[in-house]
Amino acid sequence: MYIESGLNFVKAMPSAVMGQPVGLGSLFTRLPAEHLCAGKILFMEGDVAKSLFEIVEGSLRLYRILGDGRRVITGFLHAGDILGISFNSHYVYTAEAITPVTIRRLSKKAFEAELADSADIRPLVFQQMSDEMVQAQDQMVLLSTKNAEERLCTFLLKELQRALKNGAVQPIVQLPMTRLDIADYLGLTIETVSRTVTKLCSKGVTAVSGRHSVKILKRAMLAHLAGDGDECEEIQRTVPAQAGRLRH
Amino acid sequence: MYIESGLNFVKAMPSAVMGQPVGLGSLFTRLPAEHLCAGKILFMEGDVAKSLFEIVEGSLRLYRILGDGRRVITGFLHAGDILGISFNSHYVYTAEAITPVTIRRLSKKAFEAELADSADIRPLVFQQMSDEMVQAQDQMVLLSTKNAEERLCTFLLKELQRALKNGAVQPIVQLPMTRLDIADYLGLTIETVSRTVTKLCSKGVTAVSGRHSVKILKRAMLAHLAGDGDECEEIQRTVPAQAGRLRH
DNA sequence: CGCCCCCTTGATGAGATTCAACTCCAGTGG
DNA sequence: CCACTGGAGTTGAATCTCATCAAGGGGGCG
Repeated sequence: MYIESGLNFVKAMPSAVMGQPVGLGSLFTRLPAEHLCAGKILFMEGDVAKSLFEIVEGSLRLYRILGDGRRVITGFLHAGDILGISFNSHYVYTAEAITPVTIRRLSKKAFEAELADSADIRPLVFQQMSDEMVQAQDQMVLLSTKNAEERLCTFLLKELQRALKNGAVQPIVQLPMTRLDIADYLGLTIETVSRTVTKLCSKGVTAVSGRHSVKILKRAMLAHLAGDGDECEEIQRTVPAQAGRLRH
Repeated sequence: MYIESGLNFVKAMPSAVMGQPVGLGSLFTRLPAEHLCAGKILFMEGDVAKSLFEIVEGSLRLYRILGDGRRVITGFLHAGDILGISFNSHYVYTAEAITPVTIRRLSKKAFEAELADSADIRPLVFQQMSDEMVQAQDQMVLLSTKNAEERLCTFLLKELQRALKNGAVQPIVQLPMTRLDIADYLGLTIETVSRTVTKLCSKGVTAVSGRHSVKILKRAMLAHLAGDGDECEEIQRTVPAQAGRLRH
């Protein structure tokens, strides 16, 4: 039941039906906006962590580069998300603009002062971090057990849920990132992503229009192919122990 | 550079050379010990999260069960680790004893009261959560890019570092969990784990004695096979952008 | 218009899973 | 004391999914 998409963030306005943000986004309201061009790096893995950011507009990818040059994308961020909450001295991943991006920047010092002073925001921060952890575990489940089709369907479904939550009426998903980004996020190759998209379209589950837009034609089918089943609950509560086995 | 092993915990005594715990473990010092037999479940995914736990003795596995019965182990916990810090109302994974386990239990209510009252422990909690997040991302990297040998070597190396940190003099790793546990943790099958262990032994990198003990004969070789390279840094700082591609 | 990058599609191969048989060991009970 | 049993682990052979290598399409932007 975790319908947020991407890692390392929560919505800035968890319950703001309209108007003022009521969540962590409130920390940023008075701050000036900054702009980044597509492809620009906001911060790099290893940099001293001096700031937190609210994404006002646009999308970013978060990734780590391995010694041999492989890249792992740990999440995508979109408008309303908050980025950089951490109590490590250095960033552990790189944040890079996918599209032109508008952000607001809050110094870590100011954030920590706020955290010490204002008891109100602490629960929000804890909640944010807990949510990120749940996201991370969902991604671990995806990476350790799901096949290519399940991975892509899970991804599309999550993006669809985000779109609908943000007020979309059409079941259309915008994918600002490239196929390579998706591949590096899902632990696949670009070719496999491409083939799997093609397969979903030929099954009538989805239809692409242009490179960065996918229409979901059969949502129930997509959810089924995503493989989460009921994700536990009833069945498991009656048969707790053994488990394990059963293919990967 | 993250030498802790397992997810969802930090050492209870990060800098306690001897004697009193100085970290989050201090929250538990006055609490009575409880015991669990091997195989007993401490709490289940979906249960209302009422408590936090300190592991005094023994080992646990944390896992989620998927709709189709597949199991994903998200981490192992050992003596000194702390478990259950979350701000979700329900546990998102199951915790089960691998060996006989001794724990101390702190009610979530008491914990949150402490958190509100005592400014001293808040940084420790934030740090714990940040560390867990780093662990989770390391695991994502492992699952999305590493092959069977790299996964197993990474796992053994981490366990070795934990053993040495805890005062072990011999380079011997105790593995209380079964091969199936390891497989479900590394996203492999039990057969692949078994074959890979055999291969490492025949290479002279390791030697097994019994089912639950592995001696590391060539640590440098093990680290090399773990595949983390230098895990970024120098090279990456000079060639930031493009990346991607380069096998999985 | 033409170039470049992104994406798609095809052919092939490697690594992991699957299925199956067998070994080893611990615990049980005769 | 030893045979029996069942769970855990190992090993082998066949299969399959996805990565890799290679070539070709197509859209956007100069």
